[in-house]
Amino acid sequence: MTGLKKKATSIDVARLAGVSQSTVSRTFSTDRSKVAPETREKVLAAARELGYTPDVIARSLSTQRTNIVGIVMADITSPFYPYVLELFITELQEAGRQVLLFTAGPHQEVDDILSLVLQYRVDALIITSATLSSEMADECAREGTPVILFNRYVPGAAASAVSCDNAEGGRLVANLFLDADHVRPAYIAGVKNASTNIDREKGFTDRLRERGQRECLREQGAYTYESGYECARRLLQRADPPDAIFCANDIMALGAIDAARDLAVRVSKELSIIGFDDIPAAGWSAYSLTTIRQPVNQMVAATLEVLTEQVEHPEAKPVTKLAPGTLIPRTSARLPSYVESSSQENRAVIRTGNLG
Amino acid sequence: MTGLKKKATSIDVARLAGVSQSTVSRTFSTDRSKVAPETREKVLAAARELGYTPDVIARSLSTQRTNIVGIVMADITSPFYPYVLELFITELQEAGRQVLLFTAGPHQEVDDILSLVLQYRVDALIITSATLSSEMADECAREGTPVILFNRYVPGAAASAVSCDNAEGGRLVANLFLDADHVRPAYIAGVKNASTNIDREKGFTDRLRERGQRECLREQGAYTYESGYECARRLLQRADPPDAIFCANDIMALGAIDAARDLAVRVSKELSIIGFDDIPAAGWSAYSLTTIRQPVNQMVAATLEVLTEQVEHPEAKPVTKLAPGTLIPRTSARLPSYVESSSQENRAVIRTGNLG
DNA sequence: GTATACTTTGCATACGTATTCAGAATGCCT
DNA sequence: AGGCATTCTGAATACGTATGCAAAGTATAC
Repeated sequence: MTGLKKKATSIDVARLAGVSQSTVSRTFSTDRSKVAPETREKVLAAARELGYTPDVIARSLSTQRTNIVGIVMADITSPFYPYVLELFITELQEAGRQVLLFTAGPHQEVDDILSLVLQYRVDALIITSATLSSEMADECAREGTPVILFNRYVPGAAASAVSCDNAEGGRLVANLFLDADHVRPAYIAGVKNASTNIDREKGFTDRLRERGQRECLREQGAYTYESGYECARRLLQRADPPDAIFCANDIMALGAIDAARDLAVRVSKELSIIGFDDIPAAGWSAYSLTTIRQPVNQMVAATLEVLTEQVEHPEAKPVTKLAPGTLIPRTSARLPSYVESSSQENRAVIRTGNLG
Repeated sequence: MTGLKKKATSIDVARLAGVSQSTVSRTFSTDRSKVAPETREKVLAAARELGYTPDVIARSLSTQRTNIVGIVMADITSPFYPYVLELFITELQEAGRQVLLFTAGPHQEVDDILSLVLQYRVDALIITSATLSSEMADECAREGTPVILFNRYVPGAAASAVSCDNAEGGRLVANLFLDADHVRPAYIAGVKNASTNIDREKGFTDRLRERGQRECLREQGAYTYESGYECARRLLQRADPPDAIFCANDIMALGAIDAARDLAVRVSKELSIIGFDDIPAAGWSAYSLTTIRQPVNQMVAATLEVLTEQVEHPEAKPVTKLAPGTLIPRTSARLPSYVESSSQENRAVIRTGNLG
């Protein structure tokens, strides 16, 4: 009820408690070892009376640490990312860090955003679904701001990266298609330069070729429902339509399923569709999409581990981690018989190494 | 390529340019009127050479304005909110403000988060989908931090609010159902205390009663797909199932459609379903959900107007604004014949007034 | 009783910028 | 030439906290 305009400062508290400002500061510091219990009580009482709260801005200026992590996210609305974002925020908040969120619109390169972010002296930077020039990554490294790419990587850059093993996921899908005797596979691609898309496609087509499948249809999508729908429609209206489609993400796969339905192509019987991500809608009864689940929890946890490590040891070398995807068998694809039996919990084990 | 460890400060720039620190500061201030063009050039050149960027933290400490807006969001993953969030971020970023994002988990009340937010001295606070005690709102008001509730309101509190006209939306749906000769309406409710849910239900059932419909079935949902599915299943398995269901939001409506399909109830022929929000999935061909669209763009724009106003004039009284929803007719509901014809652009006109 | 170590506190200063005030320089008018 | 207004710059200080250093006080050991 001390409802006055100005916020109380540590000096006000000091005066009321009859101690020095330093003592007040120490009382609210994390290493509270250096203040006598009784003094501590006096200070806390005074603080309570004045409604005092340490000013984070001033603290940041003094300590050169903001406890703020920047997150740059390009397509928040793509159904996979809200989950990632919520996880990040929840975990970071729990660890006493806050999140400054930036978005890189289609007309706005990440590099432009970056200078903005750096002005805020964030302790670290997480970049998801947006490319970053390696010069900028180096720039961050020079300024001492650790950068962690989430599901992206920039080959030569001085940035850590945590990613799903997209190439392995692609190979897995290729194996599943061939083992279940599909003869005419197709790939609906995501955004062109996205490393997720490149890796998933490469894993998929490489494995197909390794196993003697000479041809693979392809349509260029854009990670959206509409693009998935259109690409699938084009594929299915060919004289020689595919009998299996691997979509670079779930949302395009949902579009593909709807396209098939609208063209009276029976999904699973005549056409197998497999997606990537395992977004909630994949499990809805209208779709029942077979997909490769990204181990979001592990990926986020790994990202935060790397983050903590890099913040505490700014000199440390960049690190990369890969987490394996898991097949979630549903009904949108005909699967080889061995899938049912091998329902062992496919524990995600994070692999550390080089993504290049 | 002046790649050294420490960031350059205004003092470094001043020294190199042969001017005082004040001049450097003024060069980078927004009211740049007070520095001679040639001096300005010298300073900018020096700054460029050193890679200098003003330190936002220090600036904030000095000006007592952070240019940061806090956003508290409880369920980022609920499909409607990522769009809201992206819009907010994009627009705020464009206006030179940054967004500090907080989430209020189920075990964490907004009030707890709030003290955290306030420590960061955000210029303003936007709260979506989370309730806030009126004491806390008053606390913010006292500290001079404007609070704007998005699609929520707290009756007696000192906080502004921008919301969709949820009650009117409910009334609209009631009219549509009755005008198309439905005789057994039902409501699937959202989260219990959410003002969106309360208003939509009240508008809906009040209007039904006004027009002589004495009974309305009801199931308690939770704004999730699963709850929509389960509630619809319970309704449809009754001896006296409804012939029209109004779902408090789209995601539950999608669940309801899938439940109907799984029970071989033909949506639109035997059962009309209307949702609220108009999320992208509502337009997918698997659902084609008739729904009330929230005018997100206008709501966000209105919120930012209020925000700017309140930041510039901290003494101003709290304001509330209401934006009308628009019917998006698709195929999940039998509609009265007048709907087709009246396809005039239903321009959203924001109403200012009292929500209480 | 003195020497030593340890705990607790206060003083002074640093963090990087914005801003007030006063002084210097310039131009204009009579 | 002198008076006055105008434009530009620099010195000094404020913003609120953290922390190194030294001093004061307390406990321990001999």
